[in-house]
Amino acid sequence: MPKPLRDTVAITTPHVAGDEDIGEIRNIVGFHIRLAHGAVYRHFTETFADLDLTQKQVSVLWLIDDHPDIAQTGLAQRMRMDRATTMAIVNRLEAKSYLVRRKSRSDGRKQALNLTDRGRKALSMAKRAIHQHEQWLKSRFTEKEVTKLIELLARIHQ
Amino acid sequence: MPKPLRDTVAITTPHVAGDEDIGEIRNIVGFHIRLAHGAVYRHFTETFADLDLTQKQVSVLWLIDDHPDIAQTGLAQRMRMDRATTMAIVNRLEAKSYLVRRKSRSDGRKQALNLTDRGRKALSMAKRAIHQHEQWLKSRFTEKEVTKLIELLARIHQ
DNA sequence: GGTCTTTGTAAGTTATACTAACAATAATAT
DNA sequence: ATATTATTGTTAGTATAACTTACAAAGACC
Repeated sequence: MPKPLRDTVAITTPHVAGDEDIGEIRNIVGFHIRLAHGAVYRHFTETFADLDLTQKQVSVLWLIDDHPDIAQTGLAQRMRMDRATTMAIVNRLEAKSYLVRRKSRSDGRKQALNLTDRGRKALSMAKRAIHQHEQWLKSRFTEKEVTKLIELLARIHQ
Repeated sequence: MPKPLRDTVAITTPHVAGDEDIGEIRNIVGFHIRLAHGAVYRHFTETFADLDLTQKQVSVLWLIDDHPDIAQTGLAQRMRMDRATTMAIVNRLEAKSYLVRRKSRSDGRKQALNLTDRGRKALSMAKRAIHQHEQWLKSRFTEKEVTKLIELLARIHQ
């Protein structure tokens, strides 16, 4: 996983006056989504430096906690990932003993995923860090704007 | 670069009823940004399958076109990337003969970046594809909502 | 029973984002 | 003016993640 950025980000990508001048590209919605995603990703990584978990990994832990016995394809659907990518992430979390795979009894092809105690503990710490991260993110918006932003973004990913 | 997704996405990550049930995680802004970014990235890749260019690569071509003689650090600042990542992208575009590096005369440490004719041609085709991609993205919003969305996203990446 | 589909898996490719270390050049301090 | 520090590009190495293709096992369907 990526190591914390901290000072490095500040050094290599300072936000100096004039940065706003990015020409006509500034009217492209996709460009702003990519930049915003990058900023959120970087701050997330900083916040999670000690926990050694990525955004994806936390989301997966969270979803498994919300949906015990979920299969990998279920995860893939909810995360909009393909099976191979899901495998890679589940493998990493299994290697850390945060979850277990058990053959589903209702469908022998499926693996039922569940958190271990370690996984639940990690998720609970992660949720606290997420809250901190969300505060950083939400601090620049009013309550109403947050609701609006979520509504607009949801329309993109359906 | 990633290959086109097309049918694969539809097969492995169908949007079936019930997907909306993602538990309490749905109130996390960061989660929606990541999903929206993923959706945009996938559609972008489909649209650009024939052009063999990624989002980042197009953005870099675009910025160099808007800012002739820009240095790699200048690119890094505007794209919020570090120097090493910028190198990798510039290397790829140079290998395709889309740009040239020339030692800056004002500062011997810097490389002045400029598009070649091939690069300008590729960018011009890319812009047409971007327009198509943006239409897909904007089709779910009113003009006012697009403006609002850009404004909100810009507040995140500053 | 035989065929098709779904699910998990493995192996390989590519893009991206870091880190750390180094050399060349520029800027600054003494 | 010289010595020190900072900036810029560079290379090499690591990790995440998104794909591809191919295959085996299990289920669904005829």
